[in-house]
Amino acid sequence: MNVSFNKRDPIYLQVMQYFKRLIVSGELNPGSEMPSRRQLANQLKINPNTVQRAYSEMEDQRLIYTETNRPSRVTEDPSVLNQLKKEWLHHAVSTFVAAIEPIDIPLNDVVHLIEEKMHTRKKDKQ
Amino acid sequence: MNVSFNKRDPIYLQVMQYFKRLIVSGELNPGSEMPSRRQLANQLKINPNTVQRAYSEMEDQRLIYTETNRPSRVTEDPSVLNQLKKEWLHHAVSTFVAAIEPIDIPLNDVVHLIEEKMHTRKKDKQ
DNA sequence: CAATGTGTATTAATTGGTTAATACACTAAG
DNA sequence: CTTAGTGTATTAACCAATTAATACACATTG
Repeated sequence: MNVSFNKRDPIYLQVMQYFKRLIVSGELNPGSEMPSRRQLANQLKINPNTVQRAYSEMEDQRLIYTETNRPSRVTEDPSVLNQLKKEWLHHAVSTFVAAIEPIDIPLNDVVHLIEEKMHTRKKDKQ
Repeated sequence: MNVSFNKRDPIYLQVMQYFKRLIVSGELNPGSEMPSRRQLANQLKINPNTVQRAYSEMEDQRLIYTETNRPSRVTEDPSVLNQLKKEWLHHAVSTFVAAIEPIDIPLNDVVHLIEEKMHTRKKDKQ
């Protein structure tokens, strides 16, 4: 569990983002158990209700589901998972294009910067 | 003046972002006058102190400067302008790479999505 | 059947951003 | 020289979103 919160965004959104990332990356498999609300709250030193808020919204979005008195689980519905990936990617692309639009730079140079950054991140991970 | 605020981020940050974009794009030239605090506040229907907060931070970052009892002006310092563009670009690239990293997709496909999005945005502008 | 661990619900408190009210110093214009 | 328009500074109040405190319902287990 490797989360660092920024102070700007609401914690419950950052928690959601954290799990969404694990799901789109496949690090968290469909059907696998989520940490219990209280357990996660303890680990992250945050309030259980904040976790509940995050989980509750993820449940609204069908990313997780809950059976009575059991820890929530990651959805096994392929359409939900595909939709998540699709939206994740589109959001990233839209944001990026909107950001570089005002800058006068050839696309090739941009691609080069992306490749560069990908490589340095790969290295940093090792 | 074409600003639409979201409710999530602080207004003063959105005002800063708005002007930064105008500066990196060259729509706002070095040395040109900024709207006066009170005038901008009136236009945007926000409090003059909120504008002051935005301007004050931009001044800290040397993006604008102010002479006594004159409206602030956009910096004419090339190093500040270059630095702004550089940081703007790097931030965009870093954010983007971090976002797509967890998704299993070839770089070529990503580039294609970017091109696509750029074209649709170009069309939408017309 | 008591204890513990789930999820859930309700209400209260906190907090940061924003707004607001004033005031001051200075300059240019009428 | 008065007026209006700059930027700047200080203090208090407001408000909505977020976080926190607490309690409830249920199920499993020893």
